[in-house]
Amino acid sequence: MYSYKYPHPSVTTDCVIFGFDGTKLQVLLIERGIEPFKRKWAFPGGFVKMDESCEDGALRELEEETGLTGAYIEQFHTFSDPNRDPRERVITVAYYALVRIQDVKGGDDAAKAEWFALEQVPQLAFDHDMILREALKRLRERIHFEPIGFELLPKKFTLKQLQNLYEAILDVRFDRSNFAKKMLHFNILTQLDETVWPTPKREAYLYRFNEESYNELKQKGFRLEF
Amino acid sequence: MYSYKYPHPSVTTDCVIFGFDGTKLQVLLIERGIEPFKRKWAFPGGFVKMDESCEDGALRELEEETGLTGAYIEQFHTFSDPNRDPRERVITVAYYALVRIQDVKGGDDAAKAEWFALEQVPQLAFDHDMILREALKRLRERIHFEPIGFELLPKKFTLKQLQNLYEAILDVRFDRSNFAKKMLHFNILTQLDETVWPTPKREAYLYRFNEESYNELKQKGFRLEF
DNA sequence: ATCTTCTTGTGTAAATTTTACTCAAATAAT
DNA sequence: ATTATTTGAGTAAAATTTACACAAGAAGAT
Repeated sequence: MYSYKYPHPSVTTDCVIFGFDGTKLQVLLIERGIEPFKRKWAFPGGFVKMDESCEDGALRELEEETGLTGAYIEQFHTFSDPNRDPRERVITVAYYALVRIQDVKGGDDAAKAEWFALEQVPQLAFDHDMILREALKRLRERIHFEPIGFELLPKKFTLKQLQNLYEAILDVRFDRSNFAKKMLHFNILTQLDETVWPTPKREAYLYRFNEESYNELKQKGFRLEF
Repeated sequence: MYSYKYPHPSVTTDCVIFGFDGTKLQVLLIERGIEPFKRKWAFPGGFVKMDESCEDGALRELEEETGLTGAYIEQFHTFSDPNRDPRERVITVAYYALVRIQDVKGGDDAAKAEWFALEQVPQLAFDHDMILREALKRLRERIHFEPIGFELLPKKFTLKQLQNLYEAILDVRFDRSNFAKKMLHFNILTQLDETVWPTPKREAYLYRFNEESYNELKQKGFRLEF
């Protein structure tokens, strides 16, 4: 038993896990096994331990759920409506993670986990609908300033894949030629000698993201935008 | 006494209050009267009550400290290092506020409060140095997308004042002519028939921020950037 | 009153970037 | 071989950004 002179809220983390299947942006949801919101879908999350930061807590939950360690995560908002959890006062620090779907093995948890395309996401438990909206908003903002999209793609990718990713996240269309020109102009992509296989028609070059060039560029301040 | 099966952290809010004196960006600091960090400067803040959201808590603290109600605040990060407070586990949800210095009357609190220009800010209590860095980072990002700078200026202002504000926040220089052109091009400023008085030389038109036009513009998506 | 100096409003030409295309090469399917 | 589709490369026009120039309004000096 732990006693305090004043009441304390519980603090949890929730993690919106984004993945990209080549066409659409996906999120990983867990089906709740207990009340409240039993059988509703929700984001993985859990209590923050007393000796870990929220970020460590979110990474721990992410590993438990996907088996991934050291994934890219970003804190985007803390949700604190006094009634957001019907049982007790729970403040949740929300993160989003960008992972490669193909790297995700099922987690330790017995809980049922499933990928949903954004448009397929059902009504969620608690205030998780709002959490998703905010996560998306932040992801869309961030992708203008930092090349975080690469966390969602395979290590080697074609310009078309990259364009598909941007179009899916931002929900816009780009001219193929102009997109390539702009992307290559930042000099953070390295063209490889390989081409993709199997190929639909003409084979396309593969590229990889060049972190060194990016760090140089970052010093000078830039905008990765469209 | 409040007892829990598991230990709970304390949750507080801290508020970085930004003001603009016409030349430099300022922050409002409080001198701590008690240990730890007695006599060190820190941001105003306090415990979140069980029946209020963090945002309400931050607004309450802000009013207690400055007398301002309904000021512009934005949550920017939650700091949760297990050792950030030497006494006990405290997680703090950090906000920044944009206020008009001239509107700030001393708060109810007996605590000593003082404005500091950014370069004059002394070493702060707890992890508040980091909190300030992050607040600035977020403010600089945000000002590219939303015209939040107007919260720092008087209701009526000249283009020069606006330019000074942008230059102070972003720490850059703009060409006077190009700045005016770009700003006016957004159509979110309304030129008034008045001019500023007293004036150093030729008198400049006063403008006010036009929220209606802004909301229209916002629908279409835009970028307020340089 | 006149001259000088400083600030503001307005304009403009050159440089750069964005946009909307075209065209040929590579490859799979027929 | 022919056709359809995708990729790589390029280009002219439009739009925007950048770096200035110039005149008008007002204060201070003479």
